[in-house]
Amino acid sequence: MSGHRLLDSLNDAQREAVTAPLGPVLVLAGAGSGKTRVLTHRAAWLILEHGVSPHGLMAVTFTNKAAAEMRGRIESLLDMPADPLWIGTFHGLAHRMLRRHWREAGLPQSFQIIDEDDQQRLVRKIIREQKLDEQRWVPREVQQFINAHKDEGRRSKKLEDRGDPTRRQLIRLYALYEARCEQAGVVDFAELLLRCHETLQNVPDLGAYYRERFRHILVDEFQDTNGIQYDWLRLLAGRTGAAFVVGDDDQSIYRWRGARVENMQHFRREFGATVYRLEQNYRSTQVILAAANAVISRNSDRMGKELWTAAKGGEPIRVYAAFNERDEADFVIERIREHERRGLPLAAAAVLYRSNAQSRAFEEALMAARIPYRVYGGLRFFERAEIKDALAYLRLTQSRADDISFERVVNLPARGIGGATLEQVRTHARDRAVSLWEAGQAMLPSLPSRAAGALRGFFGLIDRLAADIAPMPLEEQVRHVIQASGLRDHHAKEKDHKGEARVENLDELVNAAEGFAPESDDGLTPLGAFLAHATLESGETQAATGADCVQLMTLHAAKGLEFPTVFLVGLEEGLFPSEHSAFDADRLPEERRLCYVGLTRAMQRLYLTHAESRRIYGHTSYRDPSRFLSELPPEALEDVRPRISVSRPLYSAPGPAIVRRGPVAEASETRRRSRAAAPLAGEDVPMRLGSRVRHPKFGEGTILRFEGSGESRQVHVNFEDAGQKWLMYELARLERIS
DNA sequence: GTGCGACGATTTTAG
DNA sequence: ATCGTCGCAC
Repeated sequence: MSGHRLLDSLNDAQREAVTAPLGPVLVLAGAGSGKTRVLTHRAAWLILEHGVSPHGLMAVTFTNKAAAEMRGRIESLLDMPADPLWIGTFHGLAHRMLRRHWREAGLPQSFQIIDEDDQQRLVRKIIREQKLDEQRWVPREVQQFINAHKDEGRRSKKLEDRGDPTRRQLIRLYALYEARCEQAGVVDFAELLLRCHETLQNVPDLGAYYRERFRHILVDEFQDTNGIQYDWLRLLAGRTGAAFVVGDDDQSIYRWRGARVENMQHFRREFGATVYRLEQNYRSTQVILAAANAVISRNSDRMGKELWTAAKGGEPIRVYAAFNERDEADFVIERIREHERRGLPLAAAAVLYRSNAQSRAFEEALMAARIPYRVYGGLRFFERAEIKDALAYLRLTQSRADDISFERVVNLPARGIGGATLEQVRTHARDRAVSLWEAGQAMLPSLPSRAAGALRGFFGLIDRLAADIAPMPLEEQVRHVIQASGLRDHHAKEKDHKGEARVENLDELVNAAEGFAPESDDGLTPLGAFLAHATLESGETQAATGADCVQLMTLHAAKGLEFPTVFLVGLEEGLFPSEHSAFDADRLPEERRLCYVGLTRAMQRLYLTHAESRRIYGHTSYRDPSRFLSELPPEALEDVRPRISVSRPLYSAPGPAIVRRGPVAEASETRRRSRAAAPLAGEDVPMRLGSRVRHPKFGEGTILRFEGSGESRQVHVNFEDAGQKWLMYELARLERIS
């Protein structure tokens, strides 16, 4: 394909972006506007038209799936393999550099990558060693502290406690954690980027080499970058380098994970980037886009962008007010049947929800209706415990200093190495700053003979495994270790069928090893490459199954996907927007973006549902329709199953009211509430979600949620001073003050 | 060293 | 409701 033929399939805006002069470019690409298309065409354009060598081009994505897809599409545009092109995730590319330059990076050659689960174990272990209270120093929170700082490029030694003892302790734990990783030769996800950045910065030749080599860098989903990713990019591209980044500030939904939307603005300013906008949408009907635009326009601080489509009209968006979550599921089932009758594949229908807990009702209903479905999310293959156990054995054969793997399998299957023995080994290791392996070896003579024997058995096992597998091909190595470690038998002996499933998973690991083709030039052994692959690509790409089934997933998981029919369910205050965000002005915009993401997944038909009552976490709660419903343009909506009985308009004020108005004579306007939504049918409640209230003991606060009914009705209040409390509504003597 | 019952938490999640 | 972790008893 010649350079110009390449442009034939692009619209004007896309073509302008693709052919933009060399230099920093920011493409603001709306949902469904051909973002990936622009990115891949830009890569091909650089190669074909500007004669850029694929060797000098790097493309960065967030997921392995996106990376694989991009490579495929670029290759098909070029009509040849693009092997020298570096395409990968931020983490994958940083990993690649660290493998090549482990010496400069100060890492052992056989450094291992730990996932977040391993990381948490390590943090917990350190907290315990420090004899700290795990209630006060929650491992998860400490872990988040560490990651948040790493994500912003801050080492523990750069942090100051500012006289805050809590902070001082956290910094101390961070430092201990760093030391532990160093000693064990392991690197966590954030460390891959941080370490790579530091290495490129501290070894000038290296930085210069890569800057010279990668004169062109393409970045996808730029709104999801965090601080260290941005810095890494800036270091590689140089401050005015030819970085071509694509993103959509309106689809930034990962702030809680460290993403900084501001990076888009920063990039524009700091790099002096030229901005291109892609606003023509090729996915959804005009009606759906009107709804999406209306919702997102409520956010401020947007970079500004409005989707449009050449197609006119479209089916109205159907809104259904369900009694409860079962009714909601039944409604969806009915519509899926209808969808089937139109001859559409089941896979063209998706149920999107805010939180995973909501999938259950749909799963049950779909199962009862014998409609095949698939739930996305949950544990991925390489994250399963039995798989991680097997990998730990494999890692130990490669690196005896890997304490995390040591701890994981030293007594699995049980071989008589108890907590007391291990505690001694840990203490010894800590005092001398050596690995558990080394400490254990040194202590053999001084341990009780039983314990010493058991431990010696473990050492012997690992050494034997290492020697045995050295000459084997990868899949034999994996097979042998699973077998000879006793892991396979251990699970085979379990009585319930869960054990069977675990054995199957272990066998599947052998298959995975068999089908594993390492990417060439990392200087790793096949096993080393496989282990890195297992952590870095936790197995979601292979998850695709052929069966035609309804798709169930969270809104987050749906980003980047599209479906002819979409059910956006659970549109209730406290659920979506989630109660954690509903009253937080800083977090609400992100919920709204999430809603925007959900709406823009739909191509032809969009259904929105909410339930008046819902059983969740074992108790029933009553919630008002989501404020997002009231932000939709009424003319785009159509109420399903309108009722004659009336209480109040559904889409009224921005604030959800629980006040039940007296029965109104008749529904004069288009939409009227079908049933009384209030949890307290027939009673007058002068309180609503968000109301300011005063309590004789707890002082002033805000109502977050109502639950239950009758005498057992409860109210959740966030008090200024006393914090959040659940109170019995009847007894609480709350006084409304706003 | 293993097994069971109490207890608590439970938005979203790629690498 | 449900799942994972923890402590204690065998």
